[in-house]
Amino acid sequence: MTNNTPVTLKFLAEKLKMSVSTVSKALNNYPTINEYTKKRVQEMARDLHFTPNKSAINLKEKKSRIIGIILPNLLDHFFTRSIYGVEQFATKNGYNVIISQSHDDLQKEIQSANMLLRSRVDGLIVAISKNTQDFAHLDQFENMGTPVVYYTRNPSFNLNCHKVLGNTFQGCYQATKFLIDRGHKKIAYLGGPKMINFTHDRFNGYINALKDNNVPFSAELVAYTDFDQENTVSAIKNLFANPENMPTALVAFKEPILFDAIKYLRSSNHPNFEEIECIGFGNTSFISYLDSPPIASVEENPESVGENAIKLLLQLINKEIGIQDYQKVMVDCKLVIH
Amino acid sequence: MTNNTPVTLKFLAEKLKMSVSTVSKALNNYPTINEYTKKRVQEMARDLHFTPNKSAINLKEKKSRIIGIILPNLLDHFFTRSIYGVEQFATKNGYNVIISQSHDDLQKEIQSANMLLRSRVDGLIVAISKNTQDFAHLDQFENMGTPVVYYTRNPSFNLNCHKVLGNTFQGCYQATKFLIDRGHKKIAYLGGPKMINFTHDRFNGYINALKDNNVPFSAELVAYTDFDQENTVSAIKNLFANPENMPTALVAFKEPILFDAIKYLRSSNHPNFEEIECIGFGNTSFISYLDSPPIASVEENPESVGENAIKLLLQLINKEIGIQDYQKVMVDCKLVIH
DNA sequence: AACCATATTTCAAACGTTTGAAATAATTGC
DNA sequence: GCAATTATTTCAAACGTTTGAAATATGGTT
Repeated sequence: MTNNTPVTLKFLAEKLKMSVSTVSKALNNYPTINEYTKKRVQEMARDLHFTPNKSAINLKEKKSRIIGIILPNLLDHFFTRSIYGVEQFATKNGYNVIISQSHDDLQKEIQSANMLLRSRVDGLIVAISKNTQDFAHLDQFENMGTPVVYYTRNPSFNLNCHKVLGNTFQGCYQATKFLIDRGHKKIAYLGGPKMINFTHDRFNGYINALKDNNVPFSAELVAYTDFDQENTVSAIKNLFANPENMPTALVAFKEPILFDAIKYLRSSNHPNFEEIECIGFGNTSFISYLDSPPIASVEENPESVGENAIKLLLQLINKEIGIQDYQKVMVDCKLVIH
Repeated sequence: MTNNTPVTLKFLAEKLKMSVSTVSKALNNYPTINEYTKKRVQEMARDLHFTPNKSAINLKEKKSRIIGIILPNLLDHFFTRSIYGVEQFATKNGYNVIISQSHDDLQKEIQSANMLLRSRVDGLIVAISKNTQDFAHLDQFENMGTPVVYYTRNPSFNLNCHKVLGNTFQGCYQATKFLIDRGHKKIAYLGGPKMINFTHDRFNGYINALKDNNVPFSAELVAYTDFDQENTVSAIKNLFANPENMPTALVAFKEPILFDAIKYLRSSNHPNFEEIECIGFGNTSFISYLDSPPIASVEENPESVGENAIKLLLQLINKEIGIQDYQKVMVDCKLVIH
């Protein structure tokens, strides 16, 4: 069954007693090739299961039609959903996608970047790891003329890069406003890891919504946590520590954090537990199984973020936008009421 | 900043006034190359950010050091967790991974297969789509001498392929046995889509546990559903329809299905709701947030399934196992009590 | 039969590597 | 000093494609 001589253009050419270039051109449907010849070649190619060797083509064409993606991990639904958008659009445009996980580790991210560089991807979409401060490994791409689009997690201080971001400010503003409109005056804010740059944007959304609606800000009602459960519990304890300043609502950085918070509040028999209204970022499908579900979710539209990232990247690849003409695209969030 | 002449071996050779082969051999640490020469070459390569072109290497070496993975989707934690195992082990052995989603659609699966074929992956790991009946697109790989390992979802009737499977029989047996040991006599079984081949293995685990423990089997206590919620609800309705034969426990094919079931039972005010004990496959992290959590979960160890798949694949690639010497590896499940 | 125009095919170089064989340089022994 | 080793470098072909230029074939006019 196994065939030892690989089916190459040369092999086809010998079988058909014609030159390699005729075969190549026939398969690529060149107008100068006789119709009958094309037919003969194409049939033979089909029958012998000719599969063009992408490495050879890449080498010749100096492009790979591959898009690289680097992201922290595939266990977070935000990322997997965003990939859906990227892949969909990329495939439609004849590009393939290589996904590489950094596991939020800089060394692994560097390794991924290098392998994608060697693979000569035509473009890169990247959500940087939590502790990426130095960008040499990513700058290499632009130095070689390969466009890079940062999505979601991006170097906050660096203006000289292309970005596609969820409009996390707007999302948090909207969530806070929603709670204010429902009559809450004491709205707690539980933020995420401070290393993630949009942590601050969210906080600003919260602050601005308070300000615009004349709700006094209280530093006591703000706490931060990483994704660790213990950490979250102690943050929540602090938020709900002062009886004089007891929150009646909560905006949380991310739903898993929010669920930990809710769980703690419930288990600690908080007197007004039933009245507390919560909103988190994410809109996890699991919400429908919870007994004390959040009143609403901030849907971040990851598919749309992904799609916008690949759209921009393709424009850069096709030089419809100059590689130095740095773009910033914001994708709005949507408040989903449960 | 952008460099227009690409840094190739030739470019380095010209800079250093030596031949391309010396440069190549120096970078690959050939023993015949003078140490001082090596040092000069390696320094220059580093300074000029030389990045070997993988396409050229692949072409020359006739291997890509890439493993292809085709799976239904990245939204299912079983798959993303299994990828973790694959990637980890692959990277450690110098292989990269291209992941392609079939979205449970045969056409997309064929497309993915063809692109991976063109990319000349050294091996393929695949979880077939729900409706893959014909395997021509996957057989092509073995015909070209590229080994294929089917994992989890695999062609049930076909013995002539390499398989790595969760021992779903054992998992389901154990779950059922656990419930029997807790005194249950009426254990309902809610199965998954019949097209997925291991649906039957699970059912057999259930049946055998009943038989081995002298618990009578009742056809009324068995129903099937796909992943659709409505479908699940109507299946559950049937299972709990007969007051003469009311289940006190439930084994479900997959946790999301189980959660739908629990939700329905609770909302329909089932009289003995609190007594019903449930187990599903998956061990989702969300369980800790549920108010009526399953009593246990069948942990399928996806990372281990992935790792076993890539281990086998590498053995096939390295010809430590003959490509026709078809293997079947089973990975045991573990009952996790909550 | 010679010429021209057009249709079709082939040539040959290139893409960036690797690698065995051949060539050259350096070192040693006498 | 000169041959014989040994160390080091270079040559050249190959991997499988693509593509502009050159070559050849075909057909139509006169």
